[in-house]
Amino acid sequence: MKIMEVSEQFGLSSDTLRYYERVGLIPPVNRNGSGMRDYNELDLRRVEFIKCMRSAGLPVEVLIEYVGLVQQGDQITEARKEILIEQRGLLIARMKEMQNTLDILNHKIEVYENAVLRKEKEIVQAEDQALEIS
Amino acid sequence: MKIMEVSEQFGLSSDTLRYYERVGLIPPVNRNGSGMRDYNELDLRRVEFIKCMRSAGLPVEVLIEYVGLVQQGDQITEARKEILIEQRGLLIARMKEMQNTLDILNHKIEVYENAVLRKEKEIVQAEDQALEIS
DNA sequence: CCTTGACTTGGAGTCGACTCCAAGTGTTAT
DNA sequence: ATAACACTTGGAGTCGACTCCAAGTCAAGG
Repeated sequence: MKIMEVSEQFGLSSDTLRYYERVGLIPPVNRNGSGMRDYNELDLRRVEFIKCMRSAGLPVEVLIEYVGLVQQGDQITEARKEILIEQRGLLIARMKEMQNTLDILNHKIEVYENAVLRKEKEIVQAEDQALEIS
Repeated sequence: MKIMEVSEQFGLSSDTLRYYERVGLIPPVNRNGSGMRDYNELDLRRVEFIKCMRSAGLPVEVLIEYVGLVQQGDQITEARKEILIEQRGLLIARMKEMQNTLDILNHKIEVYENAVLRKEKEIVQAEDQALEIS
C-alpha cells in the first residue's frame, strides 16, 4: 500500500507518516523495487495505533520510547506496561479536567438559554401590557 | 493581590498571566500606585475561567474572541453562546477519542498482565515437572 | 520522448502557547 | 543606603508536532 493511500485511509498527511517513521514512531516501512514505501498489514496496524494514541494526546516522545521497547523484543514487557499505565493515569487526569470544563460550559450555555427565555417572556409581557390584557 | 500570589494560587507562571493579559485573554488588570498589577476578585474569577478552559484544550484564539464579546456587553449573548456550543462539541469529540484510546490502553495493559500470569503459571508447571508432581 | 504527478531525501519553516531575557523601576530588610 | 528581590516592558527564544521546500527519481499516459 502506497503512502498516499495510507494517508487517505487514516487522515494523516504523507508528511506526517514520513515524520512518524523518521523519528521512530513507526519502524522503517519496507520499500518496493524503486525505493518507495509499501505499507503492509503490520505497518497499517502500527499507524493506526500511533494515530489513536496521538489523538488522545500521548506525547510523541513517550510513544517513541514505547515503540523502541516493543522492537527490543518480549523480554521487557514490564517497562512497556509501566509506560502504558503511567500514560493511562495522565489520560484519565486530562479527561477529568475536560469533564469539569464540560460541566462549566454546559452550565454557561444553560444560563445563556435562560437569559433568552427571560427576554422573550419580557417581550410577551410588554405586548400584553400594550394590549392591556394582563 | 500581586501577580506572584495569583501565580501560586492557580499554578500559572506570572509570565503566563502577563501573556494572557497581553493577548486579551484577560482584560487589563488594575495597577497600584507604582504600576504593578493588583488582581481583584473579578480578575481572579477571570483567571480561573481561562485556566479551566485552557486545561481542556480550548484554543487561546477562540477564548480571546469570546472574552472580547463579553467585554462588548450584553447585546450579543447569542454569538457568545454559539462559541461555547461549538467548543463544547469539539470538547465532547476529543473526550470520545480519549475514551477510545483509554479503552485500548486498558486492553493492552490487561494483555501484559495476563502475559505475566501465564509466564508465572509456566514457571510453576516447570517446577512441578522438575518435582515430578503433575 | 516528454510531461505529469506521486514518490524520495535532508533540512528548513510554521504554528500555538508559552517562556525567557535585558534593562529598568519599586520595595523591603539589614 | 545598599543589597536583594519582585515587578514592569517589549521583544526574542523555545518546544512539540508537524508541515513545507528544493532537488531529484520513477511510473504511466498521450
